[in-house]
This record gives sequence, C-alpha cells and structure tokens, in this order.
Amino acid sequence: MTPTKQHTSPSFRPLYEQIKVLLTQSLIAGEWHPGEAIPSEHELAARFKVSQGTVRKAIDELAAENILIRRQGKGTFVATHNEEGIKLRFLRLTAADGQKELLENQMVDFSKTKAQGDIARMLDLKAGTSVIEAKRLLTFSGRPMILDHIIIPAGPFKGITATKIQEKNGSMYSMYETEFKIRMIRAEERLKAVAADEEVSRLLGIPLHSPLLSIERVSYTYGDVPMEWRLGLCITDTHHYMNELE
Amino acid sequence: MTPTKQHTSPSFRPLYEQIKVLLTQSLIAGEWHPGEAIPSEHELAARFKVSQGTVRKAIDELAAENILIRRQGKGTFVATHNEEGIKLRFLRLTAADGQKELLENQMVDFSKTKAQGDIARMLDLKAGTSVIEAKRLLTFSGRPMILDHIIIPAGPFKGITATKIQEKNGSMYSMYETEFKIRMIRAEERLKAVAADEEVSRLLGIPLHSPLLSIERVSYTYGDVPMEWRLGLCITDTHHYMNELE
DNA sequence: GAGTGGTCTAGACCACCAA
DNA sequence: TGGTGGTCTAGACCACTCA
Repeated sequence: MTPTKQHTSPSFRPLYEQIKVLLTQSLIAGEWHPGEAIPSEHELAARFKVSQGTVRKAIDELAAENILIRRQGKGTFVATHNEEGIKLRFLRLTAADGQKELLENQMVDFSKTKAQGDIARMLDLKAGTSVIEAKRLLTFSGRPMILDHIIIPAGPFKGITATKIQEKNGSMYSMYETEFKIRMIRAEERLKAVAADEEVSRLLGIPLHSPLLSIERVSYTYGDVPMEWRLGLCITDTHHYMNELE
Repeated sequence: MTPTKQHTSPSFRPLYEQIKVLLTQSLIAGEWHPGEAIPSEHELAARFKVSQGTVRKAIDELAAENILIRRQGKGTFVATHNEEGIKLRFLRLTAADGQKELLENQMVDFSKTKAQGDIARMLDLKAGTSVIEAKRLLTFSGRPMILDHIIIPAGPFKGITATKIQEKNGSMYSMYETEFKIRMIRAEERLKAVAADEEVSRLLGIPLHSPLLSIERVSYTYGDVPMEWRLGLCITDTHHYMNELE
C-alpha cells in the first residue's frame, strides 16, 4: 500500500496524513503492542517511500494525541495505560494539598443487563444490546471518595469478571488493554453538581443531599469508537477536579 | 539581537525556541496588536537570519498555545478575545441540548479591597495589595445561572469601573484586552461541588443547600503572570461543564 | 498573479542513550 | 560506537486568498 502524492488538488490530502492513517492501521492490527517500540523514523520512511521529515510529522501528531510516545535516543513507543506514572491518565481529581495517596477499590455491584436509551446511544449500540454494568467504591487513603457506575458492551469484553476489575486495583484501562486488547485513546467528560440520594449517601457515608461532583465520561478507542460509559460521583471537600484551559 | 546557533551542548537550546521567545517579546512590547497579522514567515526568517522552516516551527508552537492563529493564504494573526466565535473562549459550560443562548450580565457588587491570604498567593501579590472585587450574576436565556466572584489587581487595571464590565456584556477578557492591553493566554480551573448558602441561593433564586458547581479559575497573561482570580458558582440542572481528555 | 501559509525533500549535523 | 530522535537548512512546489 504505497501512499500517492496526489497533486493539483481535488480533495487534497497531505502525505503525512496518509502516513498517519497507515500507522494507525498498524496499531489497530496489532503490529506493534502497547509499550513496545515502533520502527525508527528512517525505517518507516523507507517502508512508505517518503522522506524522514514526512514520517516525523505524522508521528508528531500521533504523539500529540498521546497515541505514541517519543523518547530521544531510544525510539518511539506505543502508548500504554500500564506504566507507573501514566496509570490513571484520565483521573483529574487531586487532593487540595497535592499529597500522594493510596487508592482502593471495592465492588458494589456487577451484573449483565441490556443497553437502554441515552446510554445505548452514547455507546453507539442498539437498544437491547448486552452490556456489563458495574458499581464500585473508590477509596482514597482509607476514605470513600468516588462511587463509580460503569457500563461497557458485553461483546468486546467477553469473559470479564468482577475479580478482574478488583485485581488491577481499579485501573480499568490498564485491564482493558492487557485482557481485551482494547486501548482507550481519548474521553469526553460532562461535569455537574448533584445532591446525594439515599443509596449514594449510604454507600459514601455522607449525609443525604450532600453536594457531589458528577462526572459522566464516554471513552473512545481507535476510530472514535465509544467503548465505555461511566458516571463517577465524587466527594469534593478535600479534593478537586483540575483542568487547564488554553 | 541575533540568535546564536550554539552547538556542542552545555545547556543546549533549540534555535526555534529562541525565535519563540523573540516573537513573544514582540507581542508583549505591542509590536503587533491583537487581531493584526504578524510579518510573513519569509520576512521573519530574514529578520532573524534563520530558515523559514525554523520560524515555522516557532509559530507552530505559539499557534498550538492559541497565542497566534494561522490562516492559510492570508497570514498569521495575533489571537484576540474580541472576535465572534472566539469570545467566551474559556467558558466550558454548555446546555445539555446544545442550544445557542442569550447571555446577560448584572453587577451585584463592585468594590476596592485588599488582597488576603490564598487569593493574594494565587495572584502572586503581597498581602494588603489593592485589588478590585466584583460580583455579578450571569443570566442564560433569562434564567440566572452563574454567580461570579472576580478579583483582579488594582494596579494593572487602573481606571476600571462597573460600567466597563457591563458594557461588553460580560466578556471580561475582551474588555481587559481593549481597555487595559492585558491579554489572557491560559487559565487553570479547579472544580468542586458545593451547597448554596443563604446569600447565593437568594441571588440565584434556588433553594438553600442546592448543589452548585464551583469553578475556581486563575487566568494568566504572558510570562505566566496571574492576573485574575475568579470563582463561579453554577447551576447545572440544564447545563454541564464539557471537557475533552487525551 | 502576487503573496501567504502548507507540504515535501535530501541531506547534514547534533543530542541522547545503551552497550 | 552506532542507533535513535531532534534540529536546521535551502529550495521546490502546492493550496488558498484576494485584488
């Protein structure tokens, strides 16, 4: 599959974008695994019959999207949720004082159900498709902090169990990656403030109607395919959600 | 001031980073104004005695930081908060149904006070420095939605009045830019859920202890100098805060 | 058609890393 | 020392905009 340098416009696509697509296809096909190095820029340039600079620009963009990671002198690597420090990449909740903390994870509910309405739509599933539904309590340094409600399609995650979630100590994305070869690339979050209802206040050990930060998240794998819906209810008296605007 | 191509390392700095600094200095000095075009890449390459590709890389990064804006065929422009569509660049709150809405702005309080404790620290001011303090109510499509508490140093904003804030219909950053030549480049936000107290519930017209999304924001101008502290309390039954994670 | 940003090349050389 | 990513160049050509 050789990229074509199509000139004199009608529907012009830069070469480096075509390279980007080819690289992404290799990633999806599993040619290179998470944490591994991909071939050097020179090798890829030779393979695709383009200059090193063009490969470089393609990799630059994939690196900006956190799909690849450059390491000077060592190579370019496939991003993973498995490494220390990169774990919990999507967790924006930090303590007011910036302390490091112990994270624990307790399953509250685990069941197989059918996708309905909004959630089916957000996961791009037909209503009635089988889904796995889990509720868990996250504990920060011994204190209950987040009540998570997670829904994933049963098909791609065939064979998942409550135990598998427990084992990785709450790092779901790491588990998805190693157990199901599903890599989450990006996520969209919607935040609001809500009042704790009876069930939630009991589980989190807080008064009824306490204010909670509600974080609804849809995570996407390659090709912008939604693969997980999640609703986190967070106690935010000692913690807050950090965000940088540019 | 010619950039030096320093080779054989000790404390190596890429040429394009030096160019980036020079461009930023020109922006601070007011050589080019918001909304205006900067010189072409060729011109800048000639001025700085480097190749076009090197200037390009410097501009690329400034464009990624939303400090410059590229427009193919037209030129590269200094970013501004004044344009339609770019206005409210930092407002992440959107309606659940994505409707366009009318925004109104009503001043509740406007006074000159002294910076204290945490706020002085976050604005990088000595305790006791004069600051302007404003509270205002933002109304979306006729419904009270956000109660803003804003604090800015009095010095750089000498001559500010409640009227000036009202006039621009709530677009503070646009006003800062045109009236005080202060351009906000980026901001950090910390979100939590809180319960409405007596004053807040009265002003927003909601029951006492209703859950509110609290958005604390510090905005920075060139050189990472903090210039505004803001606390927004938002009703989030019909709206939510959107965020994209990569 | 002239001017601007955008793409692509081929090649040189540098900084960083590991063996 | 050799391989990798990172920088820089000089030049060609393309796509887009506007007069």
